Amino acid sequence: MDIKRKTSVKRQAIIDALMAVKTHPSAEMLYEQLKPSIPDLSLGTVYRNLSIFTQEGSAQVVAHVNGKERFDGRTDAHAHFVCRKCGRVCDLDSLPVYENLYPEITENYHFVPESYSLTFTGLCSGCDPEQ
Amino acid sequence: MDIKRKTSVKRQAIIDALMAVKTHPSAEMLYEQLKPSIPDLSLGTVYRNLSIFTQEGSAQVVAHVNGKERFDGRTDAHAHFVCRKCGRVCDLDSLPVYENLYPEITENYHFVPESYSLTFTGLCSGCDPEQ
DNA sequence: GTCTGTGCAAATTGTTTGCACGCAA
DNA sequence: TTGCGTGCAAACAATTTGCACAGAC
Repeated sequence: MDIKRKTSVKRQAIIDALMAVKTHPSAEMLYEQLKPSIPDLSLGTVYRNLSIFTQEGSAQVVAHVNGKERFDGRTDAHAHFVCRKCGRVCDLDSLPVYENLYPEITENYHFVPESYSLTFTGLCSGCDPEQ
Repeated sequence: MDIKRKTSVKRQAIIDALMAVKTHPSAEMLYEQLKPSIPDLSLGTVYRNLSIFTQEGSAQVVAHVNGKERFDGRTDAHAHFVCRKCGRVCDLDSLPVYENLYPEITENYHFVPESYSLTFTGLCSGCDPEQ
C-alpha cells in the first residue's frame, strides 16, 4: 500500500529541476534556483520533498560536500567525482558498473547489497594547478 | 613546512582507538569508548583531533549514517558496506581496487583523482530477514 | 617562556518538525 | 469535506569555536 500523494506544482518543479541539472545540488542550491520563478517557495518544502524523493528512489544522495548533502535525480548506476577544492560534483560516465560484485559480497559476508556508490575525490579541471 | 604538533596522551589515545577498532565509529562513539579510561576527555577534543587526522590523511570519513560522520583509521584502499537498517559499517576486503581507473578519469575528464570510496548499501547479516 | 592541546560551554548551521492554513481530489 | 502540501518559525542535533588554563618542549 503506497502512501497517498497529491500532485503539487512545487513538488513537480523540484524534481524537474533536480533532473534537469547536472550540478548535483544541495537543498539550498535547488531552493535558490527555484525561488525566482516560485517566490513563495520555502526551504522546508525543498527539504521535505527531497526526503520523499530519496525514500521513493526517484533521487539519491550522492555526496556530502562541506557538510551539505548533494542530490542526484539520476537513478542509474554511475560514478561521481567530487572536487575537494571547489566542491563541484560531476558524473563520471563510461566507468564500469559494479552490481556484478553483489553476489560475491553476499557469499563472502552474508550482506545483501541493494545499491552502491563509487566516488572519486581530487581536483577538478578548473582547480588542478597543472592544467 | 609541516604544522607543529606536540604529542599528547589524548590525541594518541584517539588515533589508537580508531585504528584498533573495526566499527568505523562516529566522534561520539569514540568519545564514549574512551571516556571510562580518560574521564576528563571532552567531545570537542575528539572532534578536533579527528579533523586533524582526516586532514593529515591518517584517517578518513567513510560514511554518513543517520547524519553522523563515521571514521576509519585504515588508509589503504578498501570498500565498505553500510547497513541501511542498523547502521553498521563494515570493511569489505578482497574486492578489487580501483586506483587503476585514475588515468582513465584524468584522460576523459581532466580531473585528477587522489582517492576514491566504494560503498555498498543494503542489509547486513543481522538485519536481512532471509537469513 | 612560548606555543600547542584541552575542557567547557556557547555558537553555528544543516536539517527536521509543529502548526495553521492552502489546495487538490 | 478530507487530508495531503506548504510557509513560517521554532526546534534539533552534529559539529565548530572562543576562551582561559594546562602541559609539552
